Amino acid sequence: MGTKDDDKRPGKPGGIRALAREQMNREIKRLAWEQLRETGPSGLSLRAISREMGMTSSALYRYFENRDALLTALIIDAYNELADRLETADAAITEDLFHDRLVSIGTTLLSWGEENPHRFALVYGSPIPGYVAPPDTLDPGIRPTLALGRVLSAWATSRDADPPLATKVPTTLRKQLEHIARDLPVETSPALILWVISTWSELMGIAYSRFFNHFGPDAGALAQWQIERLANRCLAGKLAAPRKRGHAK
Amino acid sequence: MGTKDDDKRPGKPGGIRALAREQMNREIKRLAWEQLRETGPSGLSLRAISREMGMTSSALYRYFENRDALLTALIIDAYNELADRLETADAAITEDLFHDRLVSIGTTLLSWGEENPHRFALVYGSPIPGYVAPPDTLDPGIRPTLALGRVLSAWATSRDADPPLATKVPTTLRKQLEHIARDLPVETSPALILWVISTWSELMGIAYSRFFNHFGPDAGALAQWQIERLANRCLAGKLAAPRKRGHAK
DNA sequence: CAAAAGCAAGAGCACTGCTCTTCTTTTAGA
DNA sequence: TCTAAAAGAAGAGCAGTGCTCTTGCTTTTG
Repeated sequence: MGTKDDDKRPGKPGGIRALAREQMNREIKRLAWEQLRETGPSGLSLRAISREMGMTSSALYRYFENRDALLTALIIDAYNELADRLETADAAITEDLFHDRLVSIGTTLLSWGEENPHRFALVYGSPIPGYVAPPDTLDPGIRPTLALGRVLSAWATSRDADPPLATKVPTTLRKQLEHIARDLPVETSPALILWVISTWSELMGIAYSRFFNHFGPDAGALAQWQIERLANRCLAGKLAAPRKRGHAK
Repeated sequence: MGTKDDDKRPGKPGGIRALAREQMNREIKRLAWEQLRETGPSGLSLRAISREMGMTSSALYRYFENRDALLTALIIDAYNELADRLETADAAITEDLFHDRLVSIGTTLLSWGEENPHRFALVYGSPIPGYVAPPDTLDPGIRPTLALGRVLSAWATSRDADPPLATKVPTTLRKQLEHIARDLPVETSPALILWVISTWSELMGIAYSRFFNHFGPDAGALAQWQIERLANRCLAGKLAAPRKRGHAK
């Protein structure tokens, strides 16, 4: 019995054939993105790609085991591309200008999504029916959120050792938050995670409204305004803990 | 030249045949939802529906002109179902308990989406490739947002005549906001629209994170916590206007 | 130099939306 | 009541899909 996955991968990494294979891989993904831009994930057609490459559809299966494998490669690339842009944008701003860094994160996300709505839909849109994301996508998948997390984390440590609301995290959430923290590269307090998650959700709400055209296709300035508001509210005051219910005014 | 749409619709509304047609319509939609629950919009198969109904696929085209027409009917139903639930939930709460009304809106949205993730994905998920929403969907489409808008509008009028930030709406947004206001049933100030839009985006951000499993499949308590936080922050203080950039601390 | 591994093609299966034609059933009007 | 029109249903067929299996060819490797 050989290794677990003994198929489809050429042995020698430096060989000419491996290079040609890499080239082929890139071309397939390029055409896939091109097609994805106008058809959406479910409309991605291996046959159309093969047709455009002048081969038979069956030949494509030498490079990607099936449609889902191609999708996985695209998803990973999209996550990494977005994360790279977020990190690059953030690195260009003076470290303690937290408001500007937040706005930068938001603006970069907006411009990325406006340029690549199909990429946004692929990674953050509706779950693809029948497709289950393999574990390979998990690490790239949290990179964009981590880019935001680093800003908030830096802000918290620049104030005091612990982020606000450290003691007020409800016990019902602790378990869930610890489960999320398990996948993080650095140790993080539940309160900080809660803060990052809430801010990320708010940010994504703006992104979804923008890219899925909830308020019309020309809502760019609107989304930008929302980003600025988010940055202000996010850093203004402590993290508001939910009060008990029943307060009218 | 007859009426504009002279096809597919039986004349007499009270006839036996019209009733059978109505019955057939409902059954098709029921099976479509059933299928949509596990396959997603792009996987909806007219042939599978017809098979399950014991007819030929071509027979289905007597009831829905094509797949998109069926999708449109489903979308309208989903919007209306959600809006009905939001309105019913809101009506059950004392009018001036604005905090509770907000939480109720959010909680109702969450429970609806948890019960019907496929419905949520259909109306708020990724745009369906090749599908353009016909005008019939516009009115039902804004009903859920209007349910939230009524709460915020009532809060604003309970304080003073105009909502906060009425004079501070940037001129770059006025045109966009007026364009949105054009479709609203009541006259609404730009500032209120901006407030509703921002809050709705935030709410949807929570919903997307929850239903698209951004923080794991068991994040119900997390989403609920976010709803409470949203309600608190939404009604606490005035609508924060974006400051000029450059403020570090 | 021969064996092995990688690559490409072609046929074929089961599936899809949709159209067109044919046949039967129900309705409506004289 | 009888007949013509309308509506429903079926079947064949077209062009497309993902995917598999077999066959032949080329390149790499021992």
